[in-house]
Amino acid sequence: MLTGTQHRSAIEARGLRPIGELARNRPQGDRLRYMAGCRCPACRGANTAYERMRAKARKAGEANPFVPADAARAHIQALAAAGVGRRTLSIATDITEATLWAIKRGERANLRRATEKKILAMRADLLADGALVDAAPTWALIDALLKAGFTKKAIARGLGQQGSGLQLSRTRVTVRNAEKVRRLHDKLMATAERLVDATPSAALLQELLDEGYLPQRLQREIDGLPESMTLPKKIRAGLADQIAEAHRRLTQ
DNA sequence: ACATGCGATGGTGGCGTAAT
DNA sequence: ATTACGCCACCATCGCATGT
Repeated sequence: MLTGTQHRSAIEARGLRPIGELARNRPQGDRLRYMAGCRCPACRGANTAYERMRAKARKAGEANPFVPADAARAHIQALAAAGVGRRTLSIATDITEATLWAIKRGERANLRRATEKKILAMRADLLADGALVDAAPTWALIDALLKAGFTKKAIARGLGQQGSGLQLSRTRVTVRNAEKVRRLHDKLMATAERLVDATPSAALLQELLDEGYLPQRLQREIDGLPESMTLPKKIRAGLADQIAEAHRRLTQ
């Protein structure tokens, strides 16, 4: 164990203000003054009271010891990969950015148990609205919408964008916009307006014709069926559903 | 203009534990 | 039980770059 003098010089070597200087502004009976070397009854009592309080807390299982930072670091890195940055984490956990940064970089070998608990409790779905995430999943959803027959203009309108084109970066998008696209995708793909492959519907239609059902009869059963009885490569989902329903009804 | 991520610096004092 | 102290987590604040 270092002597008091060695302790002081070690602190000064780290560029910190000497304990004596810090204690100078403290009133008599402050633990900091005790730490600076004052052994008057008041300061000695302050230190004893503090130690008693800590011992009691430790006995009650409220100790907050240092634990290895490995788990916290891995969790921060996983969150970062998911787009949760240090600032968002800092706000959500009440841990300063600098601390989170040091843990992530491996500059902290250990951290307090309470701090680790806060970090591990964080989930990737707590992303800030403005955080930037990989745009690939968002564009995959947009491509699916385009494939289903929805125009870029219609998609832009659905997202609340006024311009003629679709204003979204190909590389990174905000969490807010990614979520908007996801909701729009789910909404539009659930509508009867989306286009689907007509092959299964054409097969069902042919089966009905082979059974002897006349085109006029089928047109009465199915709204929007072409008079020619030939379907384009893609048809509205609503029409496909009607064909499937009519087939089920007429063949059971 | 605003929000966010990244990176850095200087400073404070809470904590566990060895010694008594 | 009390005294004493070394360790280092944690804080405050800044600047810069980038995307929306």
